[in-house]
Amino acid sequence: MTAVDRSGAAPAADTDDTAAVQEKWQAYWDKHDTFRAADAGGDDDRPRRYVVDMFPYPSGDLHMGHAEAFAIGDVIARYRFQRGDNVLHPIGWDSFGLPAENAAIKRDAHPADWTYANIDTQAASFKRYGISFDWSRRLHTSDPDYFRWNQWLFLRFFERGLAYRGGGLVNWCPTDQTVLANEQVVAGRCERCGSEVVRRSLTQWYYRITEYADRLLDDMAQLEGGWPEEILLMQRNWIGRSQGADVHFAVEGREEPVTVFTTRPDTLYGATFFVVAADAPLADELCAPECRDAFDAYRAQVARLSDIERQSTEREKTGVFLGRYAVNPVNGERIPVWAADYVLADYGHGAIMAVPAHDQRDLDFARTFDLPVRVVVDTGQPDPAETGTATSGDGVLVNSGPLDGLAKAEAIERIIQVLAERGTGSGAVNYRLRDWLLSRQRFWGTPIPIVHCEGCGEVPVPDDQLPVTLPDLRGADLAPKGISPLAAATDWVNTSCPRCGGPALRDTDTMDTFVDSSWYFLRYCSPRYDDGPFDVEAVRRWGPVDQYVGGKEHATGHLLYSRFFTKVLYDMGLVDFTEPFKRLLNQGQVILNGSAMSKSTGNLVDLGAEIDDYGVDAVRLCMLFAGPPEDDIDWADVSPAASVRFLNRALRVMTEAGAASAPGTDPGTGDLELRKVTHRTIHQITQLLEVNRFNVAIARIMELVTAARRVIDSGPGAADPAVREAAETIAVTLSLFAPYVAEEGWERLGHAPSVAIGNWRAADPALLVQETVTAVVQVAGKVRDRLEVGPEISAAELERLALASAKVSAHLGGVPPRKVIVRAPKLVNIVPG
RNA sequence: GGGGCCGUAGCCCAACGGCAGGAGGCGAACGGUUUAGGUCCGUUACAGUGCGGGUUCGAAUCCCGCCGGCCCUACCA
Repeated sequence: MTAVDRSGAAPAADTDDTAAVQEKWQAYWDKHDTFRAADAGGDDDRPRRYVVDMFPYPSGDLHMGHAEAFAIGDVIARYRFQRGDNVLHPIGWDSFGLPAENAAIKRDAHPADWTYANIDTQAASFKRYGISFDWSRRLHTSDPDYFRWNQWLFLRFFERGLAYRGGGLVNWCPTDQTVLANEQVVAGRCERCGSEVVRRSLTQWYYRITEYADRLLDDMAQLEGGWPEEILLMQRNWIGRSQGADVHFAVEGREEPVTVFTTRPDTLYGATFFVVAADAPLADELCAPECRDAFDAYRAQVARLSDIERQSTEREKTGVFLGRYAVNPVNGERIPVWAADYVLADYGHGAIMAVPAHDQRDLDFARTFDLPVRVVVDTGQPDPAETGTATSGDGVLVNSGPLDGLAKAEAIERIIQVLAERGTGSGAVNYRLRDWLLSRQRFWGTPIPIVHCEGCGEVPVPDDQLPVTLPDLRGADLAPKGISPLAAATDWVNTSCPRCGGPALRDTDTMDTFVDSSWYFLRYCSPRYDDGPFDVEAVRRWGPVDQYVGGKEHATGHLLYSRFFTKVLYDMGLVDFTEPFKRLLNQGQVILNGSAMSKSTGNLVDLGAEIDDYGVDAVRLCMLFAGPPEDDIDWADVSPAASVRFLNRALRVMTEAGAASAPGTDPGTGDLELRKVTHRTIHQITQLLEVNRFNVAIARIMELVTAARRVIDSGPGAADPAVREAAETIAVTLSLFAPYVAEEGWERLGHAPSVAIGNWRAADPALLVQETVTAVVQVAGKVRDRLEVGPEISAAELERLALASAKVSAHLGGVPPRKVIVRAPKLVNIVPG
């Protein structure tokens, strides 16, 4: 074969060739199971590497967002494959969920039809997209083999008291006709459909994640450095640990005292009234008969408010006096009890002591209803009663009996002591985090494996009767009716009690699909295992996940739940680590013209069409080259066409080198400058990949291609051994980003496939050293001269050379330097006298 | 209201205390190749790092304030 005629069509320039190359290598990878993880222990001493992309929801075909996220995960996995590691890079589908149900209603079909059809579509697209998955481990959470273990885990949680059924106010989405977890409510709206969420009092299943709040906080120390600081911060805020005290207030006419939580027990002497959440049962109970009408009217008014209205901070404070008095435990003072909606029923104890001088919300309320304001911490700022601005800083305690004269921190400590001695309070911690509301009144999910028996109560379904599968409901059967569609499946619901054998009813709710995704990364380690959710030994081998890749929208949902599950499993002795993901990378979004892509506004780029036009490699490459993986990519700013041109250039270098020399040629006699570029490129790319700087790594490959081109055209020519060395390096490094072109080039270089595994090379240190270094000579921080010096030059010698420079003396103007800073061999800075 | 991130050529981005004749790319102009266009090869132009202070021998880089944009959170006592 002779050198390719560059005036003609380049080998992969037209889309037919690109498509043919893609099909060829896709078939090769498929046939040879190139990316299958080796699961044996024993003699395989390669480092194990576990790379997981957040698994997709099967809502139609893959889109641009998937393309970016999975391209990033693929680079990380392929880099490890190239280094010769034993890599586990699995794929699965998060295949339970509401959209399937809605589609089934619309089409009068079963949710599984839509779901599995979409999974097939996405799987085919992933293969076309060239992602290095181990396909043998594929899983779907809607398979009974999978959700069976959701149920098994639920029962273990139940046994440990970590799953419970409880009443309370819950978020209800009127459109989806189901309850939502706190994490699924965004600004008072259903995260999925955007409807305004309303509050309902219902009995629901919960996972007791709050019991793990402290460990979820403390174990973040393990994640520092591996996770984005931003995500850790969001989780910290979400958990929202507050240190303070519980204080018991006697309430006249009530036997039991009412406890309040406060972070400012030091201000106890400044409490001038008492507030109970209007929607809490306590308010109803405490309401005096003469206030009943006013209270009922107020409560009805609050109930009418949507969460959005209620949460508006602009709103005037509202409330109503309950006709009762609470007694301050430290000074016996009677303070009026009010009901108001600015106190939340489900935080703390649903009641507060109001200290208007030192809490803005209490002050706003006091001013609205003309309640007294008493300063108990002198901060040196003006009187809140006058200014309307509460003071919350440090200061000296006043009007506070034994606390007078203490500083804030001392007073907090002291008062907790006093309360404890008298039995009227204690130090306490509260969390913003709520328990995880688990049950959903929908069909396409994991049935909760509990049977309700009149005699025995909540009875777990025995392990050997799992899985509890779904009845065959379809179409209109699934229409939302406020109770789970399962409740209408009489044959399914009616069962016998596992304990007493009497007639009983199945629980008709299904689990939040976040349960499914809280442990799937463990299932991948032994996806067909049927003696438990996973083979403990397999997880010991692979876990925890070395690198997790996914969007930051899961910061306080999925990622928190997965951490919680991992800790529970650790406590059960099933895993030997307490954090599931060592490193986390949050890729940015793919946007268009500055805003999110969306079907409804037509602001959309179709992934399939882009691939048809430019090829998989070019689409992948231009996304990875656009910027750091964490940044958003505006499709208006990227150029897949430019990637096509670059890939053609790269392939041409590989083709020409392949035609001019044979594999195994000793590079030692080749063009030295090109060899240095090659080895410097290897060195730099290796470092860049360790820190996920893919865009810069690609730029380095571009430089190498340009350098090789120069040697071919205007240097020793394509047969030079250094050209082969460069071309092979291009194939190996490019294989992470543009796997099809890399395989094709590798083959044209005369190598047997595949280029993808174990071909990473170390840079030759001898070729990295520079014979001379340019030392910069600054005068007063400005560059005035450059010196070519040896890399080993001593500081003293470099200083001597710098001071001898004519340009330097010109700038010094005869005045002796005051100071000389030498950073051999790169820099000298001379400070004039 | 609270918390966080980010502002470098027309555009995307590098450098993250030590050379901004910017690493790379897009776009632009010009030249070569071509019947022509595209491709391909080559050359050129364009910023001094949002603004104002400070620390330092030296600041795009660290600190403070402001302006602009984005994100999270939102009456959590």
